[in-house]
Amino acid sequence: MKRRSITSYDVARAAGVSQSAVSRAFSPGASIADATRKKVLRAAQELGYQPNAIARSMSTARKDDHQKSGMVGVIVTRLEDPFFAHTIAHFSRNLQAQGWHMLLFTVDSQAQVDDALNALMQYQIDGVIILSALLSNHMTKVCRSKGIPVMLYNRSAAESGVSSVVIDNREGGRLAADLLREAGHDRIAFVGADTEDETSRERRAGFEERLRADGLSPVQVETGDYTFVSGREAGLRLFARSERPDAVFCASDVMALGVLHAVRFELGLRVPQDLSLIGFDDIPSAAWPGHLLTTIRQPIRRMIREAVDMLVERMENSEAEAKITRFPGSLILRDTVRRIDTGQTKNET
Amino acid sequence: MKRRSITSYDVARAAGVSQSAVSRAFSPGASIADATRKKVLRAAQELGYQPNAIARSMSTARKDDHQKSGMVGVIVTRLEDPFFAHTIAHFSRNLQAQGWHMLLFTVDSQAQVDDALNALMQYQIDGVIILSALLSNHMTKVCRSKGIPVMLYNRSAAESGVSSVVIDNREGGRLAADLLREAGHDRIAFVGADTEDETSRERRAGFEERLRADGLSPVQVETGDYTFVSGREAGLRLFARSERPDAVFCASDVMALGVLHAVRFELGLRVPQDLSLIGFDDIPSAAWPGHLLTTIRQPIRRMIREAVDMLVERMENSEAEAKITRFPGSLILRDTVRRIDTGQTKNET
DNA sequence: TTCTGCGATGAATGCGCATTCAATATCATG
DNA sequence: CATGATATTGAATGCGCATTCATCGCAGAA
Repeated sequence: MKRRSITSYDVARAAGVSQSAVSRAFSPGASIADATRKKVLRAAQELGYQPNAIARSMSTARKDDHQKSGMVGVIVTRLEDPFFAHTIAHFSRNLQAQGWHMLLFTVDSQAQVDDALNALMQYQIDGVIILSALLSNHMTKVCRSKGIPVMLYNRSAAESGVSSVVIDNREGGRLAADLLREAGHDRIAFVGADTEDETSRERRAGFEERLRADGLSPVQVETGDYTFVSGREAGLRLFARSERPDAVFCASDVMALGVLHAVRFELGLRVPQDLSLIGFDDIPSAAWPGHLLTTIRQPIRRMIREAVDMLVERMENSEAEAKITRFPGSLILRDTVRRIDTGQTKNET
Repeated sequence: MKRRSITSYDVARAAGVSQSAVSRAFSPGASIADATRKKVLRAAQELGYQPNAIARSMSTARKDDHQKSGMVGVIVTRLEDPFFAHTIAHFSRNLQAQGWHMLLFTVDSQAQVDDALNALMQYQIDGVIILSALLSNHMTKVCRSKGIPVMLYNRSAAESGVSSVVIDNREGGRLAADLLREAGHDRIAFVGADTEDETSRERRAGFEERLRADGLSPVQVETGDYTFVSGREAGLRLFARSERPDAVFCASDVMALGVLHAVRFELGLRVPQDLSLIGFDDIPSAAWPGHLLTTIRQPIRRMIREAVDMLVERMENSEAEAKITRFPGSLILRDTVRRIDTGQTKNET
């Protein structure tokens, strides 16, 4: 099948102008007479011509330091997680709104991030967003040397050339502990992830910090992997042991829901009467009538808008500085944490 | 900053060979001596050279009908929906496994699909996957004329050049009706989507067909938009009217969970004692201990593998035919549909 | 030894476009 | 009407690579 695609030359011929004119007709701000542009656009319309973005990025290659492909690489782990799906959805819309395209790569582990980035770089991406993962020192250098701005979302990095947008995990942990302490709990458990995981580590750190202020420490610590299933199992383990907690703080809503379903529907415990439960993220299902999970909300819309804006700024202006932006989380009071009767409060500890 | 990137010429110079040799070193199957290839690869390694995929696709432009960019465009609506998130995650992994890259585009409505596809086509994608949306006749033609294979997932289309992978929605609806009838229900409601929506229409069609066989029809029909919130509201409306159903079939699990939470936690009804409920999809949260939603499962892993394989086949071999593949759904019995005591069954109606 | 054939190699070319540079057209001003 | 200034235009060029074409060299055949 001979189906050579329509090029600017075809349009030029049809419109009776030069190829340059066609190119200019499609370049905002180019020096071209209105009449000519119209003529070209009409011809293009008729032929069904669309500029070839690939060729376009080839020819702009010389422009400055590196070519602009108009594509942003996004590397994500655990896309199946509702929290990430939401995040990606927002990233996608925000990038699109500014005319950028998203080249998506899914990885299973931190170890694959470098490979993914390598693959993406072959496509001359103009920037990269990495969700909940870090970049090796080596790749950080490579990106810097190629002038590719990196945006870490949900992870902080102090390296130069690497921006990040994160929630204040430590403060979030503190808020959670605060609430549980106010409600009078003193046998509090924590369900987090692997100690490798920065997010969980920080949330736990803030949490324990606050407990320590009252001379306490978690009565139990369980480890999950941010999935519902792991949360459920953690919940089951928590209450299989003798030292049962009277409150549980989970490093994510998904895990908190796992705990909630386990204790309420499998163990028959009452929440919040038998135990209080607090999560982190405020995913949509936390607000479902049967859950009403008390949690720490991440302002993800704002966070993502900020992340995209920062990245775009750096892609468009290579002088722009990389920086870390930390957002505060906020406590969302729902029904899984025991309420203290006002009046005779504040005399717990 | 002068940071011209490393090109094949740089590597050629370093390795003491011609640029052609470098190109060949990176092209599997090219005619090149082993020693030369090794020499080139070593030099490339040292310089940190990676072939430029963009330039690569430029130069292969002449090869046959159109250039191979190695990218597949994916257009998705409602990425925030857990069902879609899962789907995208699988697509991403499957495509990657075969060496393809995913250029993701999120749209809000059917109307934006054409624009999205146009944008994607500028990137010379080799194929396109459209989730839960259709393609206009115009764009169908455009894709055919450019030789871009189209894969519709979750929508069927008979157009030539357009493949699709779908679940057998009609049969699924029938299965659901079957089960509810066997359980002795006769005041059955349906919660679906807009009549524009093929999926919901088909599920409903199969469902009603089965009811008609028993001389019945839905006592109520509610419309949602596949979100939890819309399901919840539909549930509330269903039971606000006098003709209360004794069973509800929802066109999706997410909506079914909306109904479940509404009736169980807001209206205080018992499921399945006061009403039976059945969903469609079998999303992970349908299996949570507090839900145990009876549903029709879609074999999404298999479906997606098939979709990717079919598309890849068509991208690699332009002779390959487009076709529609329909997968059967299967009934997953959990706890939201009343069980019939065996023995004195079958005498319901 | 000479000839044939094939694997390996490099020079040259073009993919489709944006951009530079030089040439021309148009305009306002004196 | 002349003149410089400005707005348009087209020809030519190169982005980085794969591929074609013409050589070259070498191994095995005669």
